[in-house]
Amino acid sequence: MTTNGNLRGRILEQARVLLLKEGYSAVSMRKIAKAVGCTPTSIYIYFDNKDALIHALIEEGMELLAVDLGSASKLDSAPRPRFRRICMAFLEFGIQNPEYFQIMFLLHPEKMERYPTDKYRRARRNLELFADILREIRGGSSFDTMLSATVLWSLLHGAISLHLAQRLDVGLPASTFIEQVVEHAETMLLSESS
Amino acid sequence: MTTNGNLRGRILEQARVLLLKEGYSAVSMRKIAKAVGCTPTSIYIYFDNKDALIHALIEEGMELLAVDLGSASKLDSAPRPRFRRICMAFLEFGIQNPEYFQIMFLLHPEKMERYPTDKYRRARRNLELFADILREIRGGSSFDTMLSATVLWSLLHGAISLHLAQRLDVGLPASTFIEQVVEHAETMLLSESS
Amino acid sequence: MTTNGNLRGRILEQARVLLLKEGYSAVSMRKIAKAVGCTPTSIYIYFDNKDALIHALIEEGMELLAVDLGSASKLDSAPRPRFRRICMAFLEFGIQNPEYFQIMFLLHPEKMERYPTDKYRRARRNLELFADILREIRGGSSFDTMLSATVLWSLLHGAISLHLAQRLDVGLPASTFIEQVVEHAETMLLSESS
Amino acid sequence: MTTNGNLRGRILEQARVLLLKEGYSAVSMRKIAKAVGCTPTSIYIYFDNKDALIHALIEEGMELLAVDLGSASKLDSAPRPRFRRICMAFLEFGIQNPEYFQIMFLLHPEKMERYPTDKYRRARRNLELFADILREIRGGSSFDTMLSATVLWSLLHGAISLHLAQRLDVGLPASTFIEQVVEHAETMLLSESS
DNA sequence: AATGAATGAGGCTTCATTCAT
DNA sequence: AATGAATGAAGCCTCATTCAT
Repeated sequence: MTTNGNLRGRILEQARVLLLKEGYSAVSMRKIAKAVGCTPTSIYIYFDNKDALIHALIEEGMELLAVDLGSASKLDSAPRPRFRRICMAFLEFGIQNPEYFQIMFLLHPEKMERYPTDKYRRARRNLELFADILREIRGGSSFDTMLSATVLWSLLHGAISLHLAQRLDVGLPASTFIEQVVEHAETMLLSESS
Repeated sequence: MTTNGNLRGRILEQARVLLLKEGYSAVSMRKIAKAVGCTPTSIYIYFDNKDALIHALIEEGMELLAVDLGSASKLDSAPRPRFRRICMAFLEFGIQNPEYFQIMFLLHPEKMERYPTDKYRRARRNLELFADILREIRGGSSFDTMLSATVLWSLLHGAISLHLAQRLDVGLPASTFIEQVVEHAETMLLSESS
Repeated sequence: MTTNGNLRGRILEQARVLLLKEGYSAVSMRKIAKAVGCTPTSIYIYFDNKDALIHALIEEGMELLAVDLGSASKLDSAPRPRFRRICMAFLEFGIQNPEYFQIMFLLHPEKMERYPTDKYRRARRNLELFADILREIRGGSSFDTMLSATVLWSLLHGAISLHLAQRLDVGLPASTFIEQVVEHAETMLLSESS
Repeated sequence: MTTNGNLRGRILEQARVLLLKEGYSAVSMRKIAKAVGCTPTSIYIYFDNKDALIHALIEEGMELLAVDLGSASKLDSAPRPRFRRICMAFLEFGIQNPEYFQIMFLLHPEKMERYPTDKYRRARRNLELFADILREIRGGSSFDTMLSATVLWSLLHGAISLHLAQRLDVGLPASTFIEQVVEHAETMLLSESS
């Protein structure tokens, strides 16, 4: 099922697997080709160059994240539980898809020079998602809301990064950590004193 | 002034410059040598290998950060202002020293395999710094304190990362962002409802 | 004729030439490439690494030797002349194919670490060839036969080595030397007093 | 006792140790210097270049071998036991001093291009030693004697080479092998039928 | 739609050696 | 008598990419 049919899909798949197993800098056209079972040249039929391939992977990740966040935001109609759900969905996406998270958010812009920055606008829409829900709950100016959303975005982003870089306390279970992050996020943004 | 005597220093300096300009994966012995104006071989007089060079850079960064945090924590005796100061010092360190921040906190462990993990303990001591001050202000169990410190650590880390990756709103001035992050950190950790 | 199509063959050929002209330690991927007229990278299309290339050369040599010994052993049905013929065939192989002899028998195992020792079993089968014929002529225990074969093997091996290292008397023609070695071998192993 | 005083001696010593431990191709000026505890530059005070160092090592080996063979030839006055003793002495020298044997007899002349071949005459004197004793026992023409000595030389040389290259049957104890070689040498050269 | 052959640039690292001090 | 600093050449190997088929 996975090995037949479209080569393009298999290339992306194996690139992702390699990314996960060996890290970004170990991902090469040759290795992908070997994993897929084709020649490096064949990859160029479907992708202009390596950056294009990575970019396609990023788009895949964006799609996935959008789906995750979308379904999370539909589960609860009450805003506060929805807030929690969305935060958790984002954290879980990062922790469960480290390879996507890495290329989507940790890769330096230097790598992506050849691609239009407008592709990243999509990523910013996630920010608006957070802003929307904050506005719904807290009200307040659009500027304040965006600022808070950005801070929330930072917290979630940092939590995932540290987890993935294995720089967190080894004894701390991921699930506990996630819960705590969401808990603190709520305090930070939805407490009365703010 | 920069081209005199001390080759070792110039190597580190140019490595840092390259890191900043082109990102980690573009930092190579050859490029450093070219930037410094010596042969790649000469680098090996001062560093056993590339990892040793990077590691020296990391240690430099650790030193710098320790100094910054140290002096920040001495400025105020009252815990809450001290809390703010330390958070700001960390954020400013990351924003003003992006190269150091990258290799210290964003580099994947895969790169550093050849070096003992105990070197990273020093980095974790920063975490304890945050924990100490939280304990002083809020009291509470050691476990809760560490959890909160880790979440704070995530927030600060994420804020810097996003800023450095230029993924934040372009119109937002760094200083405003920093202030907001600290503000939210305080709310998150030092509000009554927590 | 030598520069056509088959690059793999030309690589092996030039590697052999270099080996002969400059000795093993002077054989490098770069030099081979230069001699062949291609880039070092191209060599890696046909051989995984340098050891694989050397190993291919060894196998070529094994093949050649096997053919030589095989046809020598078929020329005479009487055991004693066959004994002489095989000895001579081995000596001549070594003297006429110094490059092969060097990598097959003089190269230290350190060089070949990456390859399984079972590849060397093939070389030891030559020993059995000698043992077989000794058994046929002299009878005796299997152990004694193997011992004697090993000593014979030493003699032939040493004769070739010294000849190749140009440590023999310059005035001594190779053919005379070879004959004498075989003569002595016969005395050593097939005389009555033994 | 070994670390004080003459640096020259310590250099040779450590070069020999390295040769034994890691093989010829791993012996470099840098490694020798590190083992000795001096700088690579210092080596050049005592030796013009690497080849000169190796050559000095070869001379050391020659000396040692000469002493071994000399004392062996003095132990027995009767020629046949003396013959055996000398053969054994040579075999034992090679097996007990693999590093010397390698550079003395296995190193290719290419390595030694820069040195006068007359240095090798000394090595040939060993051949005369064998010739002398053969003449004493068997009589015969000078030419025949030299031929036989050369063949004997081949046998002994080959036996050591194969042993050092670990190409002999693993189950065969060195002492048994040595005895057998000498036994066969005697048969080869001193039997009636010859 | 895919391959086989090839390349130029560059990766890290080690070599023997020299020169000023 | 010895060193510290430096070099140019070369070691093996991998990279993304191209071009003819």
